[in-house]
Amino acid sequence: MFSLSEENYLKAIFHLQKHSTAGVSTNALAEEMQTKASSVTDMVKKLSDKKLVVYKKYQGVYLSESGRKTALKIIRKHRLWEVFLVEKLNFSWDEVHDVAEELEHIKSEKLISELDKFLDYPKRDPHGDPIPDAQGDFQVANKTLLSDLSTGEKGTLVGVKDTSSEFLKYLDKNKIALGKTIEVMDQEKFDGSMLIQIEKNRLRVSTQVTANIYIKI
Amino acid sequence: MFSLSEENYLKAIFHLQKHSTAGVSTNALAEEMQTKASSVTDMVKKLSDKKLVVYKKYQGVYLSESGRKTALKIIRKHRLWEVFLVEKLNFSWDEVHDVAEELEHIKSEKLISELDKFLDYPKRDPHGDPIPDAQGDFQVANKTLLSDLSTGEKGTLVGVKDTSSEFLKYLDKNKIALGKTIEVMDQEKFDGSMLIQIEKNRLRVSTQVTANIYIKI
DNA sequence: ATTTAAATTTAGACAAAACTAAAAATAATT
DNA sequence: AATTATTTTTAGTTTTGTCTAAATTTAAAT
Repeated sequence: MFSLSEENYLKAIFHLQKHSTAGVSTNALAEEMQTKASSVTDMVKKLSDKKLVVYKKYQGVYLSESGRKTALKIIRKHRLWEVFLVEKLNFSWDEVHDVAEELEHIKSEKLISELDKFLDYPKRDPHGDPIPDAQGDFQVANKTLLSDLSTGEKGTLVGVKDTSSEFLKYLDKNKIALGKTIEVMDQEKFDGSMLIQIEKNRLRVSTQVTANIYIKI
Repeated sequence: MFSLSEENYLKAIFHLQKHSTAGVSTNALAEEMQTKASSVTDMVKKLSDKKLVVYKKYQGVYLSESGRKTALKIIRKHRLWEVFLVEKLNFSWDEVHDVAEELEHIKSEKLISELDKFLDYPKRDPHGDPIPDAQGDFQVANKTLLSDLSTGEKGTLVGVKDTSSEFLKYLDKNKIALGKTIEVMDQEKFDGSMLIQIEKNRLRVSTQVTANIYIKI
C-alpha cells in the first residue's frame, strides 16, 4: 500500500499537527524525520500526488482525511505492539519504542485485530497514550500537565509527554508510575520546581519533569 | 545490520543449498527470489564482498559460515513468529507464511529471546519444521516421505514439504494433520497413489500428496 | 571439434529516497 | 520600503536494488 518512508512521514505530520492548527512546516518535519528540508519537499509532493496530504508551496502541509486515517492506523499498530511487548514479553516502558517503530509497519489486518483481541482490547499504551480503535476513533483524555497544577491540587498520573528512555528511567527510579496519585505540596517561585507527594513518597521535581507528566484531576 | 533484500537472499540460498551439495545457480536463485538473473548476479557480488557467501563467477554460490548463521537467525525468527500466530492469534497454518515473512526481519535480540520464552521454547513450527535455537542449532529429524513407504508400514505425520496454502487447506479438509498416525494400506502400481488409514479415516491420495508429507517411522 | 543452445555476467538505465549547493520566496529588521 | 535573514524549493547527484539488452562463458549437440 504505502512505503515505509511514506508511513513514517504521515505519522510525523500527524504528531506535529496536534500542536497547532497551522500547517506543518518543512523544517519542523525535517527535524522530526531527522532529514534535510529538501528531502521533505520531495516526499511531501509525493504524498500530495497520492492525496494523503494537502500541500501548497511555502504554505506548509496538512493531512487529508485519508492521510489522517492512515496515520491513525499506524499509531494504533504502534501502541498495540507496545502493550504486547510490555504485558507479554517483559519489556519495560522505556525499551518498547524502537521495536514498535518497526512492528508498526507490518501489513496484516488480521494480525492487528487478533492482537487487539489477544491483549483484551487495551485502551492505552504503556505511556498512557490512547490506542485508536479499528475505525481510528480514540478517547481524548482531559489531562493537564503537572506543571499547570497549583499547590494543594492532586490527581492521577495518566501519561507522559516525553517518552525518551532517559526520562522514563528517571521516573522508574523515583517510583513515579502510571496510575499513581500525585499531590502538589509546594512550589518554588525561583525555578518552578515542585515538592510532590506520590503515594508514600515525597520528592522535589524540576520543571523539566513537571512539564512532561500528564495528570487527570 | 543487513538489508531486507540481503536477508531474503541469504534465506533463499540456505533453502536451495539443502537440496544438493553443489553451489546454488544464478537461475535457481532468480526463480526463488522472483527476479532476474542479472539482479541476482549483482546481489551475490555484494554478499560476497560482505563475506556472507562464497562466489566464483559462473560457478554458483555457497553460504559462508557467517552467511549460514545469519540465515538461520532469520529462519528462527520466521518460525517462532509462525508459532505465535497460530498458538496465540488464531491463525491457521495456511495463513501464517506471508505475515511471518515480514515479522522475521524485525531487529531485536530481546524480542526474539522473549518471544521464544513466551511460547515456551517450541521445537517446531506449525508445519513441523524445526526451529533453530539462539546458536543456530536444530534437530535434523529422521523423517521419510510418505511416498517412500511401502504397503503395511506406518508412522506419525511430522511435517509437510509443500507449505502452500492450497496444499495445507487440502490437508485440513481431509483431516490430515501433524501428529496423526498414518498407515499405508495399499499402493496402486499404475499412478503410485496410496490408500491410507489416518486414525478413523481411510482415503486415497495421489503422489502429489504423498511426496509432500513427512513421516517419522 | 565445431556449432548451437543455455546460463551467466556486464553495461547502461531507472525509480525511490536521500543528499548538496544554488535559487527563489517569505518573513523580519532597520 | 528596502535590505537582510530565514525558510523553502529546485536542480543535479548518489545509493540500493531492480531492469533490459548485449556480450561472454559454459554446456550440449551435431
